[in-house]
Amino acid sequence: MADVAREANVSVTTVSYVIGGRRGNLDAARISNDTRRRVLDAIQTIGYQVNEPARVLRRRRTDRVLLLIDRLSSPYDQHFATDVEDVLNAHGLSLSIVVCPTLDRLNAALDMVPGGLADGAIILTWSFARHQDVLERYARQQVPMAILGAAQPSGFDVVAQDEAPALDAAVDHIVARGHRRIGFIGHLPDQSDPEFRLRRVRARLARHGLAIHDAHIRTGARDRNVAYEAALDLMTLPESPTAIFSASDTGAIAAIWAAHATGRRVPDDIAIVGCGNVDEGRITVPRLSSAGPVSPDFAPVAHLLIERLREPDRTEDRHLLIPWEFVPRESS
Amino acid sequence: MADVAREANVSVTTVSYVIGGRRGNLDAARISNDTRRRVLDAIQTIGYQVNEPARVLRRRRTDRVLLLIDRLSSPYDQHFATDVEDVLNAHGLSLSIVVCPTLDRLNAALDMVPGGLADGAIILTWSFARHQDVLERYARQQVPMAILGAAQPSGFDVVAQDEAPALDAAVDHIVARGHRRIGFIGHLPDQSDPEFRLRRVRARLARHGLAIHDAHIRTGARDRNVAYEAALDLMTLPESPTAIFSASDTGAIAAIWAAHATGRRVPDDIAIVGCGNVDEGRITVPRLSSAGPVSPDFAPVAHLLIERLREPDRTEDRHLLIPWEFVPRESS
DNA sequence: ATGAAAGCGCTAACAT
DNA sequence: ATGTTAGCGCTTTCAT
Repeated sequence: MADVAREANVSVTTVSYVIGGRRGNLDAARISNDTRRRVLDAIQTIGYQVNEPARVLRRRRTDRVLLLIDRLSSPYDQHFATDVEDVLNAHGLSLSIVVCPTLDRLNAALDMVPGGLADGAIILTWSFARHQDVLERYARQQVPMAILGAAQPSGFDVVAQDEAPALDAAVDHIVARGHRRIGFIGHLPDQSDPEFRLRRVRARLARHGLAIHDAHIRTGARDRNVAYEAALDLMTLPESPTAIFSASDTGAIAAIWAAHATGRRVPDDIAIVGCGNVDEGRITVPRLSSAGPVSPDFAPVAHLLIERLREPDRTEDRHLLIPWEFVPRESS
Repeated sequence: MADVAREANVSVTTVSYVIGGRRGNLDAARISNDTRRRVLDAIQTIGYQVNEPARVLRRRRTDRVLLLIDRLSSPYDQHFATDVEDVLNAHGLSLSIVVCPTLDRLNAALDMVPGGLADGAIILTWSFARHQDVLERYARQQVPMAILGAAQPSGFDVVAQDEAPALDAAVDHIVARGHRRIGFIGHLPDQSDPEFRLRRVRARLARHGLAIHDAHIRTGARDRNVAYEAALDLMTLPESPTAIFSASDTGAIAAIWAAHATGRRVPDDIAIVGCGNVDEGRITVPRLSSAGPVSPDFAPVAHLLIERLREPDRTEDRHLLIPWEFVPRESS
């Protein structure tokens, strides 16, 4: 900066105001157009680059938000990252994604937020929903966080999905189709919360006087190949289910492949229903019935965090509900 | 830090050495075990957190590496991120992922590397291969970078994939199966390099006296739904191809769905071959023939960057070649 | 409309 | 084995 100042024949203060342009017009106005030009030119010729850490150290603000995600695998990752980033960018913030496959990694990342790694964090909690206590510890340390998932720890702004009605509708639909033996492919044991979807499906089935046999429950819905094996397994059981409910569309599509592989017709021999309403479900044969968000728009999560960054003293949490619907197609 | 020092009755230097533990045993040894304990305790009771930006400002090193990726969508993303992160972590480095859907965003991210955002960058260049000039500009600015992709700009360590032999084998295989009209689903025009795969496939076909009809070329191989439409399109052409080659497994699998949807048998009515050798290709019906990496291990890219960070003055570039193979399965 | 200077929290050279 | 101190590059208050 000193070099630029020398080159442009101004003080470092002036350079700072030109490159920073903080506080809107208040301070921008103090620089004459001529001076600004000279500084900008000097920056060009010198090839000056702002030193971020120094700026952050002084400003005590990073203008950066962390997206903490357990793994990159869901068809939503792309949606989510771009939706959130677009909103953040529009507010002068940038996004860094950190993959945290374990609770340790999540802790490590979160630890550094008050230390100036970022101003706040957005967390996709599928795997961490069981660890609300950990998350709440950070909330108490004033780490601004928004969260998307089943968990609703306090101290957070939470975007939850209103899954229940759609799950119920899916169950009703399957039962109405005459199915009595239902299989379930859920998330891995370390993932997701107390398996909300499984609980809900079971509860709804109970209202029809039905139950899911323990032997008909498998895991790994988020991994195509794992879910495929699980589905094969279920289908070749002696008293095999006539319908499979997967906690993820990815797993459901794998199950369709498994049906094809074993010569079973969908939905006649085996009905299949997924969760998520991903686009891919519209190109399978048959097309996938799925309970999922009405539209995959995750921008609200970013808005929640931005609001929280703007009002650091607010104590009450904001909650948002993304509506779900059940979309019956030909796989059930 | 001053608070910790006061609490522990030591100087800030001592605190610094305890939390930093720099230069291995050289400096770690200077702290007695008793002192270390006291400091650690003080840190606990105070709830002290290192201020990253201050540390980075002073150390002139972030111990962080950026992974720049055009979009999260490939089945490799997960592999890539975890492979790279594991290696980096083992060397005391951490990884931040920044999604750069446009060249502008890539520029913005890269601009901040010399400014202290990160020590170096790893770039997945599928979309940016056409912009070698931009990348080389940063290389000249001493941004340590490793790159995975078709492009081989100078100033970089490059991990390239040895695609050619596998692509050739795939073409030979299709031709041997008697196919003469070949369709191609490539990447979007803004993506990938001068379409290396298309060029190579065409060249190899030429050796068999065959050519790809311009009308049989589509794009969007990385997006399942787009590729699905493209495949449908190709299949319903008057003189439709009897084999479809997709530049991505994702697109090839979408093409299999399209075949199912229109009642075509694979491979009898239409043969389908993809690129990437992703796991998902082993659960489709029929299973997908694919040209791709022998094993999806991306750790070498991280090693390359780490070496470069360790030898900042090295000028010559290192090159690594990930071997590819063609795996014929039942889709062709 | 512009400049001088203090200091953000930390590290590391140097001193003891 | 431990302490003193000079900055790292920037922003911002206060002065002019």
